[in-house]
Amino acid sequence: MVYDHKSIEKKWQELWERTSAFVVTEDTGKKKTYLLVEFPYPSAEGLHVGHPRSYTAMDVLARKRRANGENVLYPMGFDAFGLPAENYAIKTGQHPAVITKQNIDNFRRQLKSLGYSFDWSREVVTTDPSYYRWTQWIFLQLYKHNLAYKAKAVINWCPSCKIGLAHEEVVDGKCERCGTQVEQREKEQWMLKITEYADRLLADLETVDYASRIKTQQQNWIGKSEGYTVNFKITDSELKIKVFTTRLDTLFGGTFIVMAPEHPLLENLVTAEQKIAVDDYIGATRSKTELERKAEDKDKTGVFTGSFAINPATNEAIPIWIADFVLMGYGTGIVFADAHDERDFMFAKKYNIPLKTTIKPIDGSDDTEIRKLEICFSEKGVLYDSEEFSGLTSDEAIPKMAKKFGQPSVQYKLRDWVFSRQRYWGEPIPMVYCKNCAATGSASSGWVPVPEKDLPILLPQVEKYEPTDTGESPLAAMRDWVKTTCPKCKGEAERETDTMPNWAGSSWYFLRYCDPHNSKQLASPEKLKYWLCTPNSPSRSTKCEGGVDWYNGGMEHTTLHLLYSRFWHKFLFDIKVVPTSEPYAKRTSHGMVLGEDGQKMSKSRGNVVNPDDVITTYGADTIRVYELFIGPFADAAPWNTQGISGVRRFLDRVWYLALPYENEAERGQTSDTTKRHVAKLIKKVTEDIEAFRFNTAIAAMMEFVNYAYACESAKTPIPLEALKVLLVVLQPFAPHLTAELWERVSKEQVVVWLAPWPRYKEEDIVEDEVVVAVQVNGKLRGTVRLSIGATEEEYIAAAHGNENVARWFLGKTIQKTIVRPGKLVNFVVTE
RNA sequence: GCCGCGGUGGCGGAACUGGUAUACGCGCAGGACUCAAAAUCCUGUGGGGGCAACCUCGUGAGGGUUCGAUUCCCUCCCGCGGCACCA
Repeated sequence: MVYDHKSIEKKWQELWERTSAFVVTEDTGKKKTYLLVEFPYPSAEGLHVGHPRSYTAMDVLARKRRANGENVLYPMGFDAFGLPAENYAIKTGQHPAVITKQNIDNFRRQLKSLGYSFDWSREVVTTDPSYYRWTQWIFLQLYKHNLAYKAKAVINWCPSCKIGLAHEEVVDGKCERCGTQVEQREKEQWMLKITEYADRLLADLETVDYASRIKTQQQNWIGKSEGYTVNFKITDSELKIKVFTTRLDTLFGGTFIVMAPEHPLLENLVTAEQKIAVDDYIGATRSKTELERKAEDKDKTGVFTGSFAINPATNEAIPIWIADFVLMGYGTGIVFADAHDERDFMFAKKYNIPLKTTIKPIDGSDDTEIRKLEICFSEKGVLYDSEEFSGLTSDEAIPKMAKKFGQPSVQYKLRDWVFSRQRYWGEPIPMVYCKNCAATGSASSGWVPVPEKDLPILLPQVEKYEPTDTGESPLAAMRDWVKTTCPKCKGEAERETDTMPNWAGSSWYFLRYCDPHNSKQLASPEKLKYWLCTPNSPSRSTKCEGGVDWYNGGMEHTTLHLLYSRFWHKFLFDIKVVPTSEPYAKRTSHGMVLGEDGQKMSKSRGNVVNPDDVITTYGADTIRVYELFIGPFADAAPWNTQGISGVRRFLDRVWYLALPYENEAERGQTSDTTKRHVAKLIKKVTEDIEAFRFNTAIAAMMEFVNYAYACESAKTPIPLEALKVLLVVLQPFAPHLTAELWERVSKEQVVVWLAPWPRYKEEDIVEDEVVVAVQVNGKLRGTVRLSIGATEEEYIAAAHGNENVARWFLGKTIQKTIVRPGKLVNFVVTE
């Protein structure tokens, strides 16, 4: 009887569907576990073979934890707002909602064909009005708490997508999505004050269990820097300027000031005779792209303002320059410059600005080249020519100088989140602009939030989805929709026509899974508490005491989705909507599945593998096991067709091994060796699943099957009990195959996915005899068998008894003997 | 430039707190079955030497610590990922 994966998989998938096998409720009698994978964007191409890697891994954990008696929530949904559906709509004239529905149906079919134990009754779709109603509601709360504001800002504009991008969506000066070089445009945008949460987003990384590379990336992105601000007076003026520095110790060497070309104070500082030169320079800077500005690493440009400032340390007048290497968006947009910074040094050399060194190396090494200004010394060291601070080290001097010259200041690289998108297929931003209220001052900005009872603001049906070059959303053309009454003064008002970025819906979807059909709230506090809070932990402490238990997703979302959703969650915690301060207690990332050629899969390379084809040929269980066996979970791995047939061979061997005997009495009895193999199998698979080491868990199962086959050929087949253990531990990986075999051989009422996870005794693993390595001078010269309780003397005697070992003693003296029980004996010999 | 991760057979990769390097899988070679092939099963498989027992070299390179190093330390080379004119 052959292993017919098609009929077996169909049979069990239908049963799971019919019986709602994996639907969960809030059962307080059980330990809860909330496992989460990033929900997919339902593209027209269908599932990528990369998706099953993450989903299967978490499904294995979910099935294992369930077998272990835990109440497991493992939900799935779709993140369906976004550009591809809209672009496809433009091309075909179909409504994005129609396209999205088709794609979701296809994705759902594919996911079900892989046998995942998702609770499908909790499916959420971000484009569903009953869902985005709450996305809009969260926006209103952010607005109420002054965390959403509209401001004119220079933003990154993608001329191809015709959309403004968040800082996080620009990679190497290019659009993250399409790779087109971005332009700088000034535009009114809704912004979210994520910077207000910078410190907590950074500090609370200590309270969560994230893979270290994820933490590091978030830390880098937030980019906290502790330093000081220093005030400089302007000569012949009442004006003062403020600079930020982390190197206050170099203040005595500060011989000029540099300001960002965009700095608003410039108009007060540029002298009449310098005005033309400055205007030229600023004009030239504006025409450069961000990429061009960055590329000028070696060739810094700038212009003198004509004004001078007083260095508070030396009381000397120092020139104020403008240069585009100083960024308006960081610090105060002004720096003081000195000989101990590479950029300042280069800039001063180019424009013949005087420099002065005030720091020498701490180790006292020769500093003539530094003093002669031939090279730049930018490290910390020992101060000189710095009045009472001379002789101090940089670290000693900084706090002392701060008392006299500066105020402590913390700066972040993180910038506020640009939240407006000029496209159709996104959540409408629930705000209206009222001229009347702006004039009367009842809403000074003119922006009035839509009342919560009016949510959701539905996307209107439009004729055309085309984005515009002017940066206006297609919604702006829908005059009937745009025209509305002001909720405040009931006068004429206009709706906001920009929509939210696709990161909005995914920032909180895991909360909705807890209570997906709630029409009164985003989710009920009781349900959120059940699924998010670790039992028995004090609630509402500042430390994270819960969240999703384990969240797996792509590395590419570390500075986007992960940071955004932590921000929203912390806000929702502050307004007492959610019970934990962090959304995810644990976060891991999977490695990419590459094409057979080791390259990223892409249509243009022609190396794309379609999961449907693999399922048809080899079966869902085979692709599940293969994707986890392919290599360490966190590493990228190339697809390999021969590797997949190896996995299929393994499952075939399980199939033939576990088919029922005509006469079950012919099976063997449990030997100590079998007992040991079974115990080792349970231990290895149990531990490896929890550590996401699936490749070695599968290897252990293969070894067990090889052992079972060896027993068969020796005419002592392993007993049914051992076989059943194999089926239970293999169940999370190959749920269909094991369900079928279990039904045929187990003689039990309970189905395999409800069978309890097996336990083992540590003593069953220990062998009576151990093989001990015998080394001479650290080199292996033989092995001996010893009983487990052997004394040290017996170890040495046995080692001496080995013929090959004895040969190495001829003409030598044993200086030392090292015995490691159960491991080895090592003789140290000399001539 | 800075930060992080990694470099092990022909290939994907194993190796616990330093203790028999190369588990498991792929590939390859030989054998069984077959008219033959495929599938399946069995055996072998790091390099060099030897009829063999064994010997020797071997985890990117070089050095160090240790009875013993893929594992710890130093220097360097290469690859991957992130950040990057951040004052």
